[in-house]
Amino acid sequence: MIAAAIQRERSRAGKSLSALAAEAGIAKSTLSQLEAGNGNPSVETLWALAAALDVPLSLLFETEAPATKLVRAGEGDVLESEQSDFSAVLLSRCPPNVRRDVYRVVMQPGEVRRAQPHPRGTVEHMLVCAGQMRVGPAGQEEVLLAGDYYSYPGDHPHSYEALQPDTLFLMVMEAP
Amino acid sequence: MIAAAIQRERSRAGKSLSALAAEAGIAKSTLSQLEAGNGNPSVETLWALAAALDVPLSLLFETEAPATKLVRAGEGDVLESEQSDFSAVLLSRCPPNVRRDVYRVVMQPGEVRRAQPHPRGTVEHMLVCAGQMRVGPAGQEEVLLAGDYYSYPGDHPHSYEALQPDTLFLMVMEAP
DNA sequence: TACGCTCGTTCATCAACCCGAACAATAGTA
DNA sequence: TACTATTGTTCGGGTTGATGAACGAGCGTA
Repeated sequence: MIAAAIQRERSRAGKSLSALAAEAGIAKSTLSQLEAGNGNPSVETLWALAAALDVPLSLLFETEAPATKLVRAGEGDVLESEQSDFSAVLLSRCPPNVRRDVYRVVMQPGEVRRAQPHPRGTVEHMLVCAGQMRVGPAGQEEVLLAGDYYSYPGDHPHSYEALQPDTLFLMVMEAP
Repeated sequence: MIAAAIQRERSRAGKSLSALAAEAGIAKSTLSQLEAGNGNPSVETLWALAAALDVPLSLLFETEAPATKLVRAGEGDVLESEQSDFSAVLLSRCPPNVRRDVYRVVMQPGEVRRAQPHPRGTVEHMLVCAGQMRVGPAGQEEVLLAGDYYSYPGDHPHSYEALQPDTLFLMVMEAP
């Protein structure tokens, strides 16, 4: 569990095992064994790693089942409205001080598109307009039909895959 | 630093060193040395401690000089007012989803009243109306005169002591 | 006073973490 | 091909954390 956390943070930082070990001032053999899951590191070692990775120490303990949110078509809290023929569902409140870029994407079935992790704190919002797709962070992919909404952290490895021709979806990339 | 955190949490839990070591399944000698600041514990040891203390592991890394706030009579930001003979000082903004119980207390000099720690997240607000008192978390007691305001975490050991007869104060107990 | 219990500390012994060096694998370059 | 520079792995050995027993101190009771 802690092994996975170290690997995760190291790969996100884009550093090699040797480089990280050097920066942290620990032997690369130590780091190798830690990432292999063998061993029970001391606090000092973890401190050095966290410092070199520039992350809070507590992050190395998080199992981090990343926070995803799935709202199926027709689900979700409907916002009240004065007008009768108007219906809105709040999918995600916008946190302050974030930038949200919107993309309109058409995708064809075929190969699975794997995305490199984006910078820390990035969140992706997917809203399928037409077709069908499979998307999500590694191990938490979901099959979305038209109208479904799915948001997940973009700073983890994730993948897109269209399951029907001309699958159309909206992607909102949220950056801190 | 980590030594202080362990001691802090242990005293909060009201457990003895021996008892905690037994519950955590570690030797009490180990715990003794850790609290003495000697040594560099392994993750496994800390995990056992955190589990026995029933706190998240990350809490054992926080320096946590508990957040206290002292506003002397006449100090503090005065809120603007339309009316001339009106003055208000914002002592503490109310966080959302908390309950604030208000107590009016009269106290006589004499013995020091030591309070058992309240549940985690509790905050106490003291506002002296008349008299003089000494109050605060252990090691951070302050002498308050009439009009002084002092807030501090209530989930740590703390004490009250009146320094003048008929000391009157307002206490707001804030619970999450 | 003597006994029993719990408190927290100190001391040798064992296990383990951490280290450094040597190792195979891969990639880029002359 | 050979040389060089990376990658991450595996292997002894020294340092250190974790252990359990023994210790003195404090408290309540017979």
